[in-house]
Amino acid sequence: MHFHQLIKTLKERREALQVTQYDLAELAGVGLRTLKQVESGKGNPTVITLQKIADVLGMELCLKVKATKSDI
Amino acid sequence: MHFHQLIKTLKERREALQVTQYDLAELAGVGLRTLKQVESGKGNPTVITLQKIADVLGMELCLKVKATKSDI
DNA sequence: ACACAAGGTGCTTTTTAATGCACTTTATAC
DNA sequence: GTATAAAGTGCATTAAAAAGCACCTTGTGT
Repeated sequence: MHFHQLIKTLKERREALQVTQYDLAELAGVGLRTLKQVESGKGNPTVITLQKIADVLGMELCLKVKATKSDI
Repeated sequence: MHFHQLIKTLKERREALQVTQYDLAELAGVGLRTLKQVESGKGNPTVITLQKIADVLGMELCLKVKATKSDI
């Protein structure tokens, strides 16, 4: 999952849950400016920042072995 | 997947592939000091740093909906 | 005991993420 | 058109990640 896709997933999830950036930032304990920056694709957040956000959205970061061409 | 578990997974994967920290850092294009810090659990890497490392190890970051108690 | 390789750590500098504030943009509703 | 809400952006400050360097620790082999 590329960086841009991760961000898109978070943003779509927030919108699906109908939470505003303001509320999500409050709930996640990150600055509103930071969340805005992340969602607009301008940033390179730390893992902890990303996890705080994902957590509130009921999601989590994971690592998996990449699919190879032979898997397709 | 908690932060500590993410790191552990990366470290185990590196060891399974029998790659040294030095080589991994070179291949991933991150500083050796940074990789050491991450693997020893002292850091809070940026997503891009984590992805560079995971990529070389044939892994990728992903986001998934958290399991709930009712799933267990 | 010694040499070597790999991993971990303290110190430092440079870069950049995190943050707040104020402003703009955009869409929606009156 | 204008108020309101939500999202995006420029600027400045603070905190912390990224990085290199030198050194310590640990394990392995001779």
